[in-house]
Amino acid sequence: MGHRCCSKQKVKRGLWSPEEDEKLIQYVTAHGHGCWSTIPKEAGLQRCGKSCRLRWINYLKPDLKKGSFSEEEERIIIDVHRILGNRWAQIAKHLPGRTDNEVKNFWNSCLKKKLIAQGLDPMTHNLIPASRSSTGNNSDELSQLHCTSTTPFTITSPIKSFDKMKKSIDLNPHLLSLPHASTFPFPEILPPVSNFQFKDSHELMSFKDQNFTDGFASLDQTNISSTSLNQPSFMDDCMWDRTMEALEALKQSEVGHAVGKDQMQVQPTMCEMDFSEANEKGPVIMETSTFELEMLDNTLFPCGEFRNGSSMEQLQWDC
DNA sequence: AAGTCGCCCAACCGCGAATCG
DNA sequence: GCGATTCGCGGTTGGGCGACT
Repeated sequence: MGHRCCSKQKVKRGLWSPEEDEKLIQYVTAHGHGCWSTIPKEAGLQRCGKSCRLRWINYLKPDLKKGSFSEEEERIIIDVHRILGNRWAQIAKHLPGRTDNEVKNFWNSCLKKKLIAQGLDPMTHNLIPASRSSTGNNSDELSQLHCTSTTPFTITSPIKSFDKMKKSIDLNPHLLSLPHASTFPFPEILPPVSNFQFKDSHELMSFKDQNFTDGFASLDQTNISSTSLNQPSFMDDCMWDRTMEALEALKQSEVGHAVGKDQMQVQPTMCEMDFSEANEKGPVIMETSTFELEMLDNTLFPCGEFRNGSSMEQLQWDC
């Protein structure tokens, strides 16, 4: 079965010859790629436009970076994948000279296995329960990640209208192998954690522009777990345009006194935080098993690491 | 040396979105 | 507004190649 776009044509398939490459390079260099569907004919190629486009984008474009991925690139891929999931094209935009196909292949052939070897689910970046772990002998690594439980850290909103949705965020406590913010690919954006808001429709929560790093310096790692990311259009539904002081309340109440990287164990299986002071919308109930402050760091800001309020948009729309 | 296996990656496939007429 | 076409993306496939037996 050929491409629909070229099913009527007789087109060559398979690997490109150097001659074909040369033809395509010469044509695109001279004329640009106005309309891919006409390029094969005009360039004298027995290929479909789609194939030409792919060949150009993935292999012939002059600014492509060749060679293996650096550690920095590796970190960026993991970080952005944690936030965006399998949005290879968007991930690739954070790696100049790399293509989505290249990133995807690198992920599937290399990074995926690396994460699995670390006991992490490559899709969710969550810890794989020991029984499911492919290696089965990484208990040391796991303990280093102080992962005492894989129970998702969940926030459910008490807002009445929001109750109906009963949307919850599964938060990933197991991201400690992830790089510190200083190595994060978007150093300009760290968590705007002071203002976030539960919303009563599609939006899960939002953050508003306000730096929060002074008093909550450990809030430098974040995650969207698969559950949240896999919610239909979660990222699209996440709006970042309203304000609320809930996190400020959080800072000042339960954990605010223990900021930093201190390993504060919070044992209760349910902690209830009243955000009403901030927004008069009632308490936020957090069901959890055991979590740590650092995990909290990872989890409360599920749309990534952002320093200013527009950063979510920045990340998402930079992509 | 020959056969098998597993990995990597270029290319293909199919779908949804965007654009065009 | 609608169907056709084109584009762009993510998932999948399969050929090439090195490692291993």
